[in-house]
Amino acid sequence: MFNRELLKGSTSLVLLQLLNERDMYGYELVKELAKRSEQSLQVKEGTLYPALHKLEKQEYIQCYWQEQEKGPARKYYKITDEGKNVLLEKTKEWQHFVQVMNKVIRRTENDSI
Amino acid sequence: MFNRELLKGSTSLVLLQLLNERDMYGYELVKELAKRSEQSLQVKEGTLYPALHKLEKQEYIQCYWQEQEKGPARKYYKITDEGKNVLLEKTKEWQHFVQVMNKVIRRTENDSI
DNA sequence: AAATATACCTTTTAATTCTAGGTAGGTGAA
DNA sequence: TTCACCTACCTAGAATTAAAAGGTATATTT
Repeated sequence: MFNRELLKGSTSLVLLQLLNERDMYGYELVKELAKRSEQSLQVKEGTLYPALHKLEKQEYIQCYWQEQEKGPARKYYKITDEGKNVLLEKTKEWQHFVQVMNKVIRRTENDSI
Repeated sequence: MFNRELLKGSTSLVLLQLLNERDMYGYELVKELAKRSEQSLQVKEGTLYPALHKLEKQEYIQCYWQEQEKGPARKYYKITDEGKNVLLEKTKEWQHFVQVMNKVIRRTENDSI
């Protein structure tokens, strides 16, 4: 539980989704998620960087360095075509999962499906 | 991620919800979830029994044995008042989590919240 | 008599996340 | 100018969790 793949996929689902909007660097992803999610999705750096490296190894994302006029250089990540396909699949899985959870959770009268 | 508490809580959320409907025994919970969830929430026995024991230790559920005319005796579980409170909290957390996920996932145009 | 189904359980393995660090460059205030 | 802080990257280890894989026992069915 829950569908092991789905669980495993949840961090990567979020990361792929964000990178599908635009290229971002690690530190930015952390801040962006914290901002957007009101703590519910907050990914810590110790979670994020290994997760990014795994996605990179799977070739769902690619990275490139970008020097900054101010501050340290940034390692930007970009979603690949394969990454986009995976994102689609994972999004469907997520939606199905939510449907099922809601069936189980919101039940009050009827007892079998 | 996800909100560590939420992740941890997801199995117990489902179990508490089922036991809030009626008293059930372990084997029944496994079968019931498999039936209801179309495989998405299928909890395996190796997951279920430890989870039940933990909930019992936390005093969110209580158990009692019931001899059967046919077949092995069953250990029924019943949700406690404390368990019902926890269930309410966890349900709210889950709903909040889904909202936030949907904000992140369903985004296509607007880019900041 | 053997296979199957019910019903309970635990140990080990695998995966994931967090904690708690570490490095380094740049900025701003005292 | 020195010290604190922020940006930005990273990893090792601990903790948690679920699943896999096994085990026990009773009852039914073939």
